[in-house]
Amino acid sequence: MKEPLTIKDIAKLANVSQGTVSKALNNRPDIGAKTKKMILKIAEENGYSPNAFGKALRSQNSNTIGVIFRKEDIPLRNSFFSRILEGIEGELAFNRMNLVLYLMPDSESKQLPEMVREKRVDGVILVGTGNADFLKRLQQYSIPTMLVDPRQRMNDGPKLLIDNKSGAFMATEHLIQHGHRKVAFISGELSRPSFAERLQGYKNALTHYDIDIRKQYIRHHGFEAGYELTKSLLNEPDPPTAIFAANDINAVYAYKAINEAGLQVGEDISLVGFDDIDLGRLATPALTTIRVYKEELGSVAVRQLRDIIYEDSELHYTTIIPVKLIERDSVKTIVPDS
Amino acid sequence: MKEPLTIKDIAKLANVSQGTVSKALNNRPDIGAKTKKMILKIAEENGYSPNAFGKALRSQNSNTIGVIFRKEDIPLRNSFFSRILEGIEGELAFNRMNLVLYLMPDSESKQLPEMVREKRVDGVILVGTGNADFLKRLQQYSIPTMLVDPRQRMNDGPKLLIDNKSGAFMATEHLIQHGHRKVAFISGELSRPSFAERLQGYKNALTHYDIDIRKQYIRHHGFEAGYELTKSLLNEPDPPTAIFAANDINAVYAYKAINEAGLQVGEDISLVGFDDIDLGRLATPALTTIRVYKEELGSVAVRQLRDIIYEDSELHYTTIIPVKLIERDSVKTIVPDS
DNA sequence: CTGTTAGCGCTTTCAG
DNA sequence: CTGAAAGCGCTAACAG
Repeated sequence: MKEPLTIKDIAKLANVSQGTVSKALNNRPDIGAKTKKMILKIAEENGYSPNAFGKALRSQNSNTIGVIFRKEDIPLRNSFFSRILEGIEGELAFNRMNLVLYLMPDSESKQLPEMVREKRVDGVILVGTGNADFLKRLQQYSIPTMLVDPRQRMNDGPKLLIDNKSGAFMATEHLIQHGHRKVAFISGELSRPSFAERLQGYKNALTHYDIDIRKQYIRHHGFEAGYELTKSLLNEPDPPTAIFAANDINAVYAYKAINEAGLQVGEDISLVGFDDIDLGRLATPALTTIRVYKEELGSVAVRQLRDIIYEDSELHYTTIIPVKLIERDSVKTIVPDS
Repeated sequence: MKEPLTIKDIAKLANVSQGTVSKALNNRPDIGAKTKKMILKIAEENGYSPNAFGKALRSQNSNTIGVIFRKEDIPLRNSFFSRILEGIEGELAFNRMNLVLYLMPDSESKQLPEMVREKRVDGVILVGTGNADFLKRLQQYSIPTMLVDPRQRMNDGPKLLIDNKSGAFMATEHLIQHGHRKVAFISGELSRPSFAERLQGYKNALTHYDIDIRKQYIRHHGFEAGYELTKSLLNEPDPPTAIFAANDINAVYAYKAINEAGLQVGEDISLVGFDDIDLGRLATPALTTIRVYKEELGSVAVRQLRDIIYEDSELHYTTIIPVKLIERDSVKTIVPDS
């Protein structure tokens, strides 16, 4: 391997000083057009790329951002998170920035991640995480931080939220408009604010349409407990005719429980999900759901973080990303029997 | 924000020289036990972390590795790839190393990724990729590289392969042992060597059991074309009683086609997949499949790459990771009618 | 407009 | 065993 060229080598080849080369490469105004052209040509011809660390050390920014998920969410097996990551990656690549990925265990939230302490990254995006202490520590360190769908609503700092309430309202309303009065709700743990908000949207819809909220129709537990939750729902004395599952993964587990009970989704029981992950589209019948714009969540996070880092934007927005009802085949119109 | 401390600050606090602090922090032998202890204590108390870029610039390694997928594979929506990434992340985190993620478009394979040219990473792991030119260019640049399930078999350089032939043999054999003689094969594009090898394993099994290979039972197309492929198989004059799908995603699409034809998987038609992604476990009935140890693939890749980078291991292994048959509910025993 | 110089934070000789 | 000094590759301030 030919050792990679440094700015010094280019300077020598171009018969100018190092400083001049730097100016040419960085598009500084104080350099002659001809000199610049000549230098750029030589750099190009020799396949020169500046050393990232030299640059970062001097300029105090790394052109890199850190993306942190909770390890406990097993985010890479959950296409909801993976697709947010996809959006983040795309936007960073577009801006020729680097992405350092870290799946942080909850046990580490007593200290800052190494990439932050070592100053490897210019900012961080936290997805689905947000222990209050941890956030405070980041803020004290004053590293630009962007929260995406955080587990904790109370904090300053810029963040991106999903319009959970409206989405859940739409989902529930959709079922009601198809004649359902006995609509159940299943979700993961309500400690995750997104689920709590979806429950609220569900209740709002029932109330809005003058339907009683029945406690026994509301079940929440693990992230993937949809199977058991649905089974117990079906064993109710007066079982629901429809279920709103506050996340698609749970909805897909509901399919399994429903099928095993000898019933058919979209026929004997209607189902609406939330998130719109591929799993739902693939299911038979395809799942009606509330679409969350996951890639968008990622790319918007990057854009806002960039503003904060490089444009010194001081405003700490809270941005709410809208959702959309996607009608597929898991909802049937019925005539309410009451 | 209190400006982060540098090694200089620690030196001042400890009343020693910078060099001595460095030695203490890096566990060098040529330093007194007491001095070392004292320095470490002071560093600890003040929450000192060395600046990664200063360190990298001087020591010429970044403690970071780059992970590259093909953007065209949409790897983050495919749990097969995502889980390899999960394995890579886990092993890197264990070694306190950093992971830079890059989804490279095929169009970029004419040049080296920026993170490589800029010397941001000590090595790279390429997953599911491997344009020959691109690999050659990496080799010329002599950056340590590890290939995982590459699209190109012919190259030197260390690599990790999946035991596709054995797996496909086992899958097909499993169907044959359950009485099936009319076993079809569906897969994605055969240009991906993994699929070609799985086809080979399928053929080997048929031959081994003295069953004729029927051309019309072998279908391959897009990565997710399982729906159409299965539909056309079912319309054959003499349709198969079983299908071996060379990837689970296609198997799940097959479910959809089979259901729509009014047939039942595991009853009217048996199905075995390959990869073992969550989708298959969730399907009803649960999919019998060949498990690929995806996290393992990732962690082994990191371990071998680390050996090459830091231990100067010169040997370029080709490692073949075994697979395993996972029996679930999509295969039924039948009495062959021939 | 160009060159010189200092220094970002760190490790590593080399004297002492 | 410790300290002084050089230098990794780069940018920026300042002369000229």
